[in-house]
Amino acid sequence: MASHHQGGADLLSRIALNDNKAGMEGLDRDKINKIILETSKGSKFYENELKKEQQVNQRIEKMMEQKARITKEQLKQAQAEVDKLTCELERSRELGRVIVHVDMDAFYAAVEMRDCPELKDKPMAVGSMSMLSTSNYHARRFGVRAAMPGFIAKKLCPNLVIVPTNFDKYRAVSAQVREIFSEYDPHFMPMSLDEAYLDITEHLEQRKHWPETMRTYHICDAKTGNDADRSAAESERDELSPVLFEDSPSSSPSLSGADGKAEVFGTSAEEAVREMRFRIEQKTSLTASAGIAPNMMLAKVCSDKNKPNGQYRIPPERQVVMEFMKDLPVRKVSGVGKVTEKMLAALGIVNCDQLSQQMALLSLLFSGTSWHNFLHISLGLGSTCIERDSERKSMSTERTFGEMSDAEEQYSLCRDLCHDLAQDLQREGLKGKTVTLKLKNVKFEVKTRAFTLQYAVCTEEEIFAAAKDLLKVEIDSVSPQPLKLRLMGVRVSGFISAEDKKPLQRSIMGFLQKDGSDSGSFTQCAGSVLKAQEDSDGASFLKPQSTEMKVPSVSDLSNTNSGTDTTSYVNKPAVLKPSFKISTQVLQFLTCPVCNTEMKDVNLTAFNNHIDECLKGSAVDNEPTHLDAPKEQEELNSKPPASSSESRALKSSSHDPSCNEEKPSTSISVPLVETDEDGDFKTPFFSHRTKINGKRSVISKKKMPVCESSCKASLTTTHNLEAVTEMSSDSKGSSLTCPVCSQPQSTDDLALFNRHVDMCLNQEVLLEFRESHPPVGHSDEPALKSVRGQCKNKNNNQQQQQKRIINTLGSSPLPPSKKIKVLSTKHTIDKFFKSNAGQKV
DNA sequence: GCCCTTAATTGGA
DNA sequence: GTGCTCCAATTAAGGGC
Repeated sequence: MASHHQGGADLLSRIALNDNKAGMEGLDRDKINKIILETSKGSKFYENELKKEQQVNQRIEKMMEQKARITKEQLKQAQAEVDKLTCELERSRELGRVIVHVDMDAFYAAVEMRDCPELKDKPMAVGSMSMLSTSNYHARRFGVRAAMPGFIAKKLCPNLVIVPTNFDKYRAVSAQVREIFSEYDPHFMPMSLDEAYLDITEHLEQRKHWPETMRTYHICDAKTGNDADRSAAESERDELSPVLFEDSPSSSPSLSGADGKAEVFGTSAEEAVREMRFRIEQKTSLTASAGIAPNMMLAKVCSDKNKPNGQYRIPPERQVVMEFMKDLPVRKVSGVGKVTEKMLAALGIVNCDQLSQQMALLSLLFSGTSWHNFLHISLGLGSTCIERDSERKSMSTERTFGEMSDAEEQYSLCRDLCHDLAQDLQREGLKGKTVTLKLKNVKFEVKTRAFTLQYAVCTEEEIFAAAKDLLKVEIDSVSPQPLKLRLMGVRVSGFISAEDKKPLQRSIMGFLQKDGSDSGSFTQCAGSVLKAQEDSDGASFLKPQSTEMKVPSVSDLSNTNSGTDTTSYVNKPAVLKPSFKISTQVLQFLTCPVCNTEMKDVNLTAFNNHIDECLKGSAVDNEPTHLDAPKEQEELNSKPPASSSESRALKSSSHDPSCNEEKPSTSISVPLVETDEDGDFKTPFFSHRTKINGKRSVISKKKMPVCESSCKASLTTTHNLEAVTEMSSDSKGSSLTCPVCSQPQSTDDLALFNRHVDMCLNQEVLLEFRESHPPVGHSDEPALKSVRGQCKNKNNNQQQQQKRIINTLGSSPLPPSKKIKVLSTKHTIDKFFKSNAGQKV
């Protein structure tokens, strides 16, 4: 019944104008929707939206059926539960914090208008013909808003000026604004370039005692700003604000007075926030809106209330909070989107009062987490502690393009994406085990396909090895028809945590960095290795690396993934060995990477012997080796077209991040402190505050299964390699006998030989470990099998192998102790425009 | 059949 | 001519016991 209420328009709720935005009240919706509809109709996008809409309608139907089956008894019981929980929540209601949400008004558009006066009185938007990110208030009167494609906006407003994004500029302005934020709350939480939460409780406490002089701000503040910007901005400000925001109250009333040179702000929360907005306007010539409330949920709603260029406060009184919530449409609450809105509307719920009334029903129709969230909302509860985002859980890149049906082209694009993603991952020093491929066909249908590897990856080759297999399955599944794509994306997730990385890395890094210097020394080491090796015996074993290793072919990688040639990328003795060598020159004393004992004045042989002993004793506790190959996909491993792999190989050689002297330093030393490209998190230290209420449910992560954490005996046979390599060096080029398996190796390549020995050693250690540690489950079986297989398998590809070795070296992360937690922000629009800036679809 | 894990999808910002 | 990135929650499916 309710679902028919809106009649035909109901079918179009996804396409129709979303006027849930400041500056869009009282528009002629029907007229605007008609234009949007006419422009969209018949397109593939439209068809897909219709389909999705119908899916939602089906969900609603199901829900209504379920509702019809609910008995009075059930409802009564549900109500009891709701009441009980309500009581508990009420008891723990926290009103003591003063939370502020600040939001710049039409941010990107405002920046562009500030810098280009001709735009001031025109309807304009920032973005492109395919997508807009912001519009000014002028344009909003036409129904033009963010997240609307430019070509539709043009239909709504033919005179609309579309300005391309200037991301650097927004970032710079954002940095200026954040400087001000940090004065009110050093731990403020940026949500995007134009938005942040602050907890000003402490600030207000101090502010009470401040003399007036500390609360006085002058109107001409040329010192802090950019002088050039300033003069222009100053002269424009008086005109700018009225044009932008016709009837809005000014953040600084005395500003308009010609003689007002300074303004004194009070000590209340309102005054502090007004002061903050005043300073933002002085510094950037842009206005901001703010909400002040006892929690984040309310503050966010409040900042929208008097937008633009206004603020609103909910005082910390339960009664007032409840009063405020009563009439609030649920859609205004962050987290309630158009689907939830529609589902609730079907139950007759539009505002929060109704939400509250129907809570028992909701508890029977929605999941626990969902209705708990509804309950929090209806009670006006939210998080009272500003916490920076936690560690990121995934990283991805995706691209939209014109229809692409050629498989070769698709593989090539996939590789490009992997390349970009690898760079991003390495910039942050991340490695993940799950690779996900995302595809959107020309009908706008989205598919994701994931594959979890046995080891964490971060290089282009490793990611592509998995991604291309996923792609192949999809291509084959529609063959002989081609896949007609309009978007492809690659994501890496399942990052190995600091915990998991710890054991080995701490010891090795500790060993390499005994002098206490930071990661730079490791880089230096790596560089020195190359150099020293060339100097000492210009022949060898590193030399081929610098030339050939850069060009692994796709087929090599496909081997990698098929389980025929996969070994640990992580503990690469062949790499560590030379590093050790150099280290002894650089560092005065040595630390055993296994037991952490410091050893002074020992020669390498003695040191190696020590490690040998140590390793025998404590191999179990060390880092996983992931000897196991990724799941077999034999039949999937056919090669992508040669031409594509070749062309890409060339590209990859020219800027592979891991095979030159400079890049490793990027992945080691840059990542964790102040890298953020978006200008975020310049402040490396954040204090932790406990959440009191309104917190999100956190599902505690399970520890690694037994097989993961224990069966990867440390196959860090680094030390033994010393001997092996030396031997190899002596007999370079001739036929070699493996010191482990005693089999002659018909290769004249030292690196390859080293690799063989490496594997043999790994097998030895594993077998030894297995004998002394009866299996807990059978989970370590595959690993064992795989090692055995590897030892027999001799069709290794030396280029790839060497490449991996270097990759390993290049991407070794910092020891955990040196790490500053990486915290992520999600700049949704920001990221989009950054990556989209250079390309036209 | 339950518990756990992974994969895939969805909704939201 | 309708975007990019990330997260949390939900659902589906498969393996182990």
